[in-house]
Parts: sequence; C-alpha cells; structure tokens
Amino acid sequence: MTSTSPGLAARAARGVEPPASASGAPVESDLGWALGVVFRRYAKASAAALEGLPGGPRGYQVLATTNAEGPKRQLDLAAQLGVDRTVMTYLLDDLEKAGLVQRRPDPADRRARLIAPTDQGVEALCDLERRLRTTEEEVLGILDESERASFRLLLQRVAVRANAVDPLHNACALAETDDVLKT
Amino acid sequence: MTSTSPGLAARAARGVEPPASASGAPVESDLGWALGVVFRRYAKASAAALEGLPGGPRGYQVLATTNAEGPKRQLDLAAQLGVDRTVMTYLLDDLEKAGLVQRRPDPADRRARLIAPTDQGVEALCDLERRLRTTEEEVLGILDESERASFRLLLQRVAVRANAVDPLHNACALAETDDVLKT
DNA sequence: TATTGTTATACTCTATAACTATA
DNA sequence: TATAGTTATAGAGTATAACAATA
Repeated sequence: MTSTSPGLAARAARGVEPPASASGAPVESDLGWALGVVFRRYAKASAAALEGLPGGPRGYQVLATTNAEGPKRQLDLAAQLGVDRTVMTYLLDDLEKAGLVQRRPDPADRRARLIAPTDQGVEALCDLERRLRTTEEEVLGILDESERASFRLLLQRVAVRANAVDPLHNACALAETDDVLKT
Repeated sequence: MTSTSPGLAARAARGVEPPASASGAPVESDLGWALGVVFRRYAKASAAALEGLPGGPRGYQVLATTNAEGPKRQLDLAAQLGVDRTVMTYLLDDLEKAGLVQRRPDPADRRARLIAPTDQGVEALCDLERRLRTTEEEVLGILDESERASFRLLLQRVAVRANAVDPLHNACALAETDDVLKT
C-alpha cells in the first residue's frame, strides 16, 4: 500500500542545517510528516505480517470481510472494499488459486458468484490477525498502556469523522465503520 | 510480498463452510483502519490545497527545501527527498516551466546545476503553507484544543520512534526528525 | 435493455539502463 | 574511470471499455 495517489504533503527540511524557519511556517509539529511516517511504518510492518498472502492487505480484507459477514457477491465485496470490480476478479483468482477462498454460484442469480473463505482460508485468517495485532503493538510500542489507549481513542475519533466527511472508497478502509461508531 | 504464497501457500483446498463469526480476533479498534482513513483524508485534503502545483506534494517539498536551505544540486535534492534522480528531472522540468524554480550552473562543477526557487516560487510557497496549516486544522477539527495537542504529541512520539526504527527513505517523509527530537 | 463477471486495452508511476558532458 | 543530469525503455498497478451470460 503504499503510495497510491499523491504522497503526503510532508514538509521538507533536513540536511545539516536546522530545518530553518522557511517562509513563515515554523514546521514544528508537522501533522503531515508524522502521519506519513506512522502510516508507512504500519503499512510496511503489516505488509511483512501479510507476507505471502495473495493480494497483500486486500487479500486480508477479502478474507476478513467474507469470514465476518458471510458469503458475498463479488460486486458487493468490491464496492465495500473500495476496489474496482476488475481488480476484484484478479484478486479472487489469486486467492482461489491459493485455496483460501471459493467462488460458488449464487442460487438466487445465476450471473453472480458468492465468495466465501475455505477452511484453509479461515485458518490463515486466524494466524494473520494474530500477527497484525502484534504489529500494532510494535508500532505503538513507545507509548505506555494508558497513552496507547488515549491515542487509539483520539485517532479513532478523527478517523470516524474523516470517514464521515468522505466515506471510504479507499482500499484499506474496512467496514468496521458501523462498529466503531457504536463504540 | 507479491502474489505467490510461500508460507500460507497454495495447495488447492476446499471449504464449504459458512461464514462463522470471527476467527478469534475481534478487530475492534483497528489501528490500521483508522490510520489509513486519517492518512488518506489528510493526503486528499492537502492534495487539494496543492492543486495546480506541478508535482503536487513533491513540488511543494522541492520549494520548501530549496527555500529553507538554499540552492541545492539536483542529486542532493533527490536523495534528500527520497525520489529517484530521473523523477527529479521531470519534476524540475515542470516546476521550471511554471516559473517556480530555476536551474543555474554550479560554479564549482560544470556538470551540476543548482536549484533555487524564483521570487514567484517563494510567494507561492508562502501561500501553500498557509493553506496546508488550514488543512491540518480541518482534519483534526473534531477534537478540541487540548485534545488536539495531546493527539499531536502522542502521534509525534510514535512517529519519531517509527522513523528511528526505519529511517526515512520514503518519498514524503522528510527529516525533521532531529528537530522533533529536540522538542 | 440492464447487470454480473471476465477479458483486453490504455494510461500512470516508477525503476533500469543507456547516453552526454563533464570531472 | 567515475559522476551529474538527461533521455529512452520496461515493468507494476490501475482505470476504461468491450464482451458473454443472464436477468
């Protein structure tokens, strides 16, 4: 996941010289810089955790979603995950080849196919989730228990707000939105 | 981390099993989800703020860096910003065409060129920084003053740590690390 | 005629290598 | 010979459009 789109608008400045005051902005607490660094760190770490999984983060999302919410049609799944339906085709091809998901005909509509994880897929998902939780703790490792909780809470509020402003449509935004909102 | 699966590997399998609840992990407060959403929201908002600037965030970085630290050789600039030197060529072509930066011969080495912002470039930079600060406030808008401060602080600590673990090298994460650490 | 899923095509980014002009 | 910058080429990733089967 990396850098899709335009990268972040991180502020520049480095080098031997002190960042300098630039054209007026102190650049002190640079949100863009911090967000970019943390995001990329997490992305990299979780990519490592998802090593070998076809489709990487997206493959994980397919597994997690179909496992949690039951069999889904490709188009619905694609919409929910914010990926193009053509991408979903390739992604499922790979996951199916790996024996992690299964395409089966939708009895209600012979055009459609229902996607469900295989036993092996569920097993793999279990393992992946364990690894991902470890990854999270690693990333937040510098914070103590209560700080970690505060951070998660604040970040979550900002995220829920951001998601409301511009509803997902981003590749990695899962659909726990409802869940989060309830919290 | 491509498509094929070593560890989880393939081997056709089946699995006709229904959804099942979760594989064990509640996925409750998903750090990845929140980080992704917030990051993308900020990236999108700042991209909008940088609308029309050649190279987008990278164009901004070039302006900010050369303005803050003085004229730089292309290769140094590329290394500092974490972009390929060939990309830097295209980027500077665009910025120069827009009249925002200037390539001038390095008196010390006739092979090299020094990059500096034009007056117009400095002016543009000023404006861009103003807009970016507005963007930051928008993204954090849901939090009140003190929460915002807490969040920035916690995020910054996580970021500094993350950056130390895996020093930049990412296109947009520049290096105010030193500065931040001092803070 | 509209929709599901697939396939084929094109476009964007980035990375690699080759080329020039200097050193 | 090595380096700064440029240009050309090839690859991943994604988006667009056309297609077959069904509704």
